[in-house]
Amino acid sequence: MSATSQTLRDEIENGIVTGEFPPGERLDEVQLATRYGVSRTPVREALMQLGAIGLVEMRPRRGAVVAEHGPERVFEMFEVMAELEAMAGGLAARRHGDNDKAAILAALEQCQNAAEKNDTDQYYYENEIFHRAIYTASHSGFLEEQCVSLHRRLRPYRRLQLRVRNRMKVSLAEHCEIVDAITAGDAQKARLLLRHHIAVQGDRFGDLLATLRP
Amino acid sequence: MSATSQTLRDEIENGIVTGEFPPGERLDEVQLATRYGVSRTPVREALMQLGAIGLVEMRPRRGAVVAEHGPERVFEMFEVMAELEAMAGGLAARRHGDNDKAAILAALEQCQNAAEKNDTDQYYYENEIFHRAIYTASHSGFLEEQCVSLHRRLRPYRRLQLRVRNRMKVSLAEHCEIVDAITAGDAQKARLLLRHHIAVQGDRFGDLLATLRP
DNA sequence: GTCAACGAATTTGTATACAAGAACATTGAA
DNA sequence: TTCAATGTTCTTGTATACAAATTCGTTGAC
Repeated sequence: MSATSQTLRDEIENGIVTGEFPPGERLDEVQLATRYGVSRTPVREALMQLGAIGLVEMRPRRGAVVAEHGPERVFEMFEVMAELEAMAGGLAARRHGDNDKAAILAALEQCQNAAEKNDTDQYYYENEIFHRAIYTASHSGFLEEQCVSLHRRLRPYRRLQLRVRNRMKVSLAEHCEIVDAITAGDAQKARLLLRHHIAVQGDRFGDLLATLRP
Repeated sequence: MSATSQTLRDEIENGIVTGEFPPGERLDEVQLATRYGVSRTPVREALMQLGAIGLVEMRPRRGAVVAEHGPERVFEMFEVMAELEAMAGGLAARRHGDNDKAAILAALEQCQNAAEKNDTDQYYYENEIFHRAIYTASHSGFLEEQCVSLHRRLRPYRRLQLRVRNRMKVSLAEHCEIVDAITAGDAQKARLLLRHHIAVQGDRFGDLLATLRP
């Protein structure tokens, strides 16, 4: 694995999570190779890695396609994400230090700024930083890795989520409550709030389905 | 990815989780290639995949080594595993059908048989089947995948766990309680029991440390 | 007109060749 | 004796070549 292979992996992964390569799209080896100006070998190695983490589906002798999950599967992924986030929040409530608290509060403030400007893209970006700050505050490196990884994997399915009416305001209000619970050291409350914050339920299930049926 | 590459990936992964390739061991490409009678290309592809899921560490230009985690990291992995198992158990309590229940009871019985024969290896094997039955009963395909994957990853660190005094009997007793909670539909209780069943705590933390310091 | 079968062309999987960087040993000086 | 420098060797990373399989198009029969 050299810089090329690693870079390629990131490039393709980025293309997937940003929607440039939508779910179901075929990833042609020679096409990618010419596009990035390399041979097929590093492209294949990059695809193998993405296949191992579930971002692309490798069909033997039939090429790679961007992983395409059905609604139930995506729902299940959000379920697990909610649980991992809840765990991170609970640990953060008990373990966070001054630096962690400062990072979380700063991220919350940036979320507030974006919400006031009604800038959905900016909020989306700051939201990610906010959640990562909580992962870090959990002081569990492995949990942080798992959360970041799953978060990335869910990005293609969450991109449109925030565009639904009032979602940004509701999300921000929930963020405030979560921060209160964490800084107060209330692990149980932080868990419940985060699980609810992430979980796909009620109306949002319909929203999710809508994003999956283009 | 052909049969060779896929097989190779499984072979090496198996070698890692069975301890044939212990943590920290260098995985030489040509050595593996000659051993399995193939060229370096499929070996590299297999290693890439194992690197992507964290079983081996890929150091650029310096080869691959079996991932070697420090005690804290392993502890964190068990923490996450406990949470995922708890989640699976909770879902299983609410969602299990007749087939699921039968599979869990059958697995429990096999655990009992192994325990009566004092057969640690057999118990280790049946224990895995028991836990997988719970994953399946959660009726969340994604959660099941995550649990199986993390379970495999922890195998090298759990192999010796069951050998400590009385661990098998305690484990079996916990299994019985867990089954009671699941079949009774008591999700909350199943969660608590499973979290405790998996979590590394008290004396077992010392046991874990012991297995990590050879 | 539809479907099946056969053949060409594209594409994947593996091996090999080559280039570049890292590990290692040998030699020399302090 | 120890340490540093340099050259050799070994290993990794990438490209290319070739083999095998799948896909697609064409042709033919019903």
